[in-house]
Amino acid sequence: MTSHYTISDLAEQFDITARTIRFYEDQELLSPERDGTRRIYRERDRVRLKLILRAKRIGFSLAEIRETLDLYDSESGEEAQLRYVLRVIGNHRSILHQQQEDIRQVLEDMTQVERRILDKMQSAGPHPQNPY
Amino acid sequence: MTSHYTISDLAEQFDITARTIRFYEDQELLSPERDGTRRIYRERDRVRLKLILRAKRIGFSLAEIRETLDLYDSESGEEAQLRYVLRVIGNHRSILHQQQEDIRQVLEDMTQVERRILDKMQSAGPHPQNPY
DNA sequence: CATGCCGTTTACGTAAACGTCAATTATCCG
DNA sequence: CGGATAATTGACGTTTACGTAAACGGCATG
Repeated sequence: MTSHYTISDLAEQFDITARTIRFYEDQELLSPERDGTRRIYRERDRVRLKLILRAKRIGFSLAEIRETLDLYDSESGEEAQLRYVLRVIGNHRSILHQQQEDIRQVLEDMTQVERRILDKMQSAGPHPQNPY
Repeated sequence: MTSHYTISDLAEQFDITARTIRFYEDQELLSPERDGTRRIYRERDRVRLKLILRAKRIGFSLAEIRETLDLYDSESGEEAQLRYVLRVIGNHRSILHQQQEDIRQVLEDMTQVERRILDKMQSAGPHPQNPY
C-alpha cells in the first residue's frame, strides 16, 4: 500500500524540495524507477534518502556519500575488494570518533558560557522584572 | 616567549593555508593586531581559531560561528540579552544532540556492513592467498 | 474543454569557502 | 647590500549544493 512514493511525497516526508531529490538523482545518489516520465520511489529509495540526509547532517559531501553507499553495497565478493572496504570503514570510523570528540568539547564550552551567565544573573538579583 | 605568532606559524600549526586565515579575518572571525602591515596573533587569537576549526568540523558555517562567538563573549550584562544567549545555547545544544544521534546511527550501520563482510570472508576460507 | 495542479527537463543564478595568480612591500641572512 | 624569503592586498576562478524560472506534457474535474 505505501510501497511507493511520488517525488513530492518524499519531499514532504523529509522536509526537502523536489529539486533537491532530483539533484541527488543527477549526482547518482538515487535511481528511482519510472512510470513513463514520472519517478517512482520504492522503500529502498526512501531508506537510501534517509541515509543520505543523515550523512549530510554530519558533514559528508554528496560525492563522499555516493562513493560510500556504492562501496558498501558493492557485493563484489573479491577478497581484495572486501579488505579495501574494511579499510575505508576504519577511516570513516576514526573521522566519526573525532567528530564525537569535537561535539563533546563544544558542548562543554557551551556549558561553561551558560554557567557564567547564570552566575551573572544570580548576582544581579532574581529577575526584578519590573521594579518601578 | 610563544606569546605571539605569524600567520604562517598558525597556518602550520593547524594545517591550513594563510589564505584561509586571512579569509576568516575578512569575515570578521579574527582580528589580530598589526605590526605595521603584518599580522600578529596572540594566544587568544589562537584559541579562537581553534574553536573556529572545531566548529567547522562539525558542520557549522562561518557565519554561524561568527555570530556564536560574538554572542558568547558579548558581556553586555543586560537581562534580556543574557536570556537570549541562553536560548541560543539551548538551540545549539539540541542540534549537537541530534548530530550525536546521527553519528551513533552511522557507526551502527558501518558495524553492520563490517560484520557482513567479515562473515563473507570467513565462509570464503581463511585467506588462501595464493592457492595454486 | 479549459484550467489547475503535478511533474519533467534545461539552463542559468547564487552563496559559501576558499584556491590561485599577480603585483608590491618588508624582512632576513650571508 | 643584495638576493632569497615571507607577507600583503587585490582580483578573478572554482566547487558544492542547491534555487529559480521558463517551457512543456499529462490528467482530473467542475
